[in-house]
Amino acid sequence: MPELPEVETVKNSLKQLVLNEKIISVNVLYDKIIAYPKVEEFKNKLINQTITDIKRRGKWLMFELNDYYLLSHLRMEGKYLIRKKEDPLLKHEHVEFVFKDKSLRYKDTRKFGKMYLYEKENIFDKKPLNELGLEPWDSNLDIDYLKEKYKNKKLAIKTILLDQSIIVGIGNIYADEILFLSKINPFKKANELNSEELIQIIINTKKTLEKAIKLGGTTIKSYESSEGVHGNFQEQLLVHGNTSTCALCNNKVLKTKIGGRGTYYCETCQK
DNA sequence: CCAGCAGCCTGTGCGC
DNA sequence: TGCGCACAGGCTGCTG
Repeated sequence: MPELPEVETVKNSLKQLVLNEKIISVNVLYDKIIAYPKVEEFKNKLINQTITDIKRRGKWLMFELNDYYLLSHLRMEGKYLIRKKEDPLLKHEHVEFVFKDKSLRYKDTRKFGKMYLYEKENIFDKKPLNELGLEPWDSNLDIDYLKEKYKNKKLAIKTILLDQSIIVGIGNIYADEILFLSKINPFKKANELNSEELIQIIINTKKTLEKAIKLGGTTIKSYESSEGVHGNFQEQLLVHGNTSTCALCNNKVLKTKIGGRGTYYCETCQK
């Protein structure tokens, strides 16, 4: 569950579940999830830390602790679950945070997720957060900002929308939706977009992500809906995953590949 | 510096 | 039923 609306939804539900819980012990079963520091140090530092808040920056979850921030990226399939502390770790549960009377499990089938643990000061100046672009609702996100950022980008706008150093939080599904609503062909080079098209991107990015957050995000793989967070935005998707016809012109929605990612668009409506 | 692509992992669904 | 392949909501690191 990886794009911004899903992470926002996870953040809000985790807040209800683990705020003010103190970590008693930590188990790591797959070391590569822990990007920094080394696993032993990661575990030791977390002991006796209380979760005082949970925030989000782009697709990163930020667990605020007494002395640290635990940063967690879900990548393709990461999710958090609450279980009884005495329950054995199930398949694909790679990291466990044990509290007084429950445990928080990080489950990630493909093991792509990453965690960082840093001292709280200057957290935004370090490793994963320091190169992130603007949040979709940042008042600095305007035409001039995009013009400057897109100036030398000759890649397809579809690819550029996924670039987290420009606007954070857009992933493969929402990129397709944003371009459809903006009536922009996903193959169009970013540096060739005109002002009107840039306005449309800004408006529709906000609109799409806001609506998705309201609906609890998008849940695509039905087999995963039994546990974790289940959103309803998938019912609102206009092009992504659409194997039939365009809602506007009734021509067939095309599926192609851009920058290695599956891309859906309407040739007629998106110029 | 850039664009393109393999790699990281596991599971599912499809065609044969 | 079994096998091989393409594909999956993300991102990094290597290549030319």
